[in-house]
Amino acid sequence: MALRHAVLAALLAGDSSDGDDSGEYSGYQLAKAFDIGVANFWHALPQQLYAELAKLEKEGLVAGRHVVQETRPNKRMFRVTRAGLAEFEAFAAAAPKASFIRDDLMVKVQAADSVDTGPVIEQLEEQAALAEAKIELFGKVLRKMRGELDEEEFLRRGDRIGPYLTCLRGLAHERENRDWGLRVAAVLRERRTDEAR
Amino acid sequence: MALRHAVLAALLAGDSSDGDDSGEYSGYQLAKAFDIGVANFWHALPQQLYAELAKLEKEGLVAGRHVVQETRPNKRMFRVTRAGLAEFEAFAAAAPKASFIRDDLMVKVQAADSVDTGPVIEQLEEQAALAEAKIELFGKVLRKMRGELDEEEFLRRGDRIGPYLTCLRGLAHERENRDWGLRVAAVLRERRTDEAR
DNA sequence: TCATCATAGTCAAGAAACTGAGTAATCAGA
DNA sequence: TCTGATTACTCAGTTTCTTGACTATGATGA
Repeated sequence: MALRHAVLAALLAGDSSDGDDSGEYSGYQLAKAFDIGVANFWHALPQQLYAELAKLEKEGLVAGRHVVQETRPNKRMFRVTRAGLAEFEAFAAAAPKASFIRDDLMVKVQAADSVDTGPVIEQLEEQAALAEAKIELFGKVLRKMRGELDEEEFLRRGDRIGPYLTCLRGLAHERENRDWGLRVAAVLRERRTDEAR
Repeated sequence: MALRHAVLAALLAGDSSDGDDSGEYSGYQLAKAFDIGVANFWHALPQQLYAELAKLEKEGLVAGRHVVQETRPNKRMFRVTRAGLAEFEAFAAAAPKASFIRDDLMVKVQAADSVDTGPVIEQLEEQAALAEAKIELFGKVLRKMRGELDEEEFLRRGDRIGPYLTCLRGLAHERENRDWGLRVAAVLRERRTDEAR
């Protein structure tokens, strides 16, 4: 029972970029949100989200309302109930579980001394390129979130700083991803050419 | 089937700090290794490791040998077989799965605008302190791994650079952890005092 | 006009991971 | 001498996650 809190957090922090009432998402929108912002600290597939929303609704932690649409399939919009907020408060006050990571590329690098590093080098460089793209994306997202304020000002007086702060972390993480990837690729490359002599 | 590769990587990169033959670990030692080095990119509990070793042995990817001890309970030492290495090579050459993260604290920060930030601030500061301790630890581990060489030299000519490189990443990650944690704690603290006025 | 993308979901099987407990011996310190 | 830590591992039950479908409709672009 941990995904539930990520879902509640996503709903609570729900953006209002569409002009909709904030804090309300359909399952589909939630899946989108998980793809961009929430992915910085939680990974989940759409099917899981739909399932989790159903569970949360049954327990009264979120409330769904049907929205009939003409040009699009109908949908259900979910918001956090008072009980849901209470549940989240309790979670926020409790000791956090240790964060955890799973990273295929690092597994490969760990064994770099025992395997052919050729493909790994390529993957590292691809990863670095992807990270670079994300860095730019995050830059834009952050600029949009803070509007015309500069970062200091925004963090002091802006509203909705939660997603901003987690996005900052995502940005830092991607920078690290890129830098480490390039560094390791360079090191492994040099050792390959040395080896070949 | 993903833990298996982390286990193989750990065995392949197995340290020889005990003077033992390298690339050989007992389940218990493996669990230790997962606690320190491997934890930088893969999280797993001892029970999972024992189970995975059993599976890997049944499939012939690792081979175990009994070691009778007098002062301690007997144990089984595992090493990667040729088939295991082939399996790992295939994994290393295949496209990596997207890395994934789960972080309770970031979930809490995401919803910072909707909940009481008091406990979260404390947790952030605790986390920063823990990160600081890990930073120092990693510093020592790295120094030990590279011996009397400096980093450049070691990465060019040292053997067993795999664990070193992943440890570098762990170090960078912990620094980021610490810096972000302190920054966010400071921001949230200031907003609380402002709010109280 | 045809294909593909985006919206908006649902379902079920199987793999993987987590929880929590238990066993048993030795050693170090109060 | 008793406690707690360390070594070494096992088992069962449950939850969670992943995989790979499948259903619809409207919009977009070639």
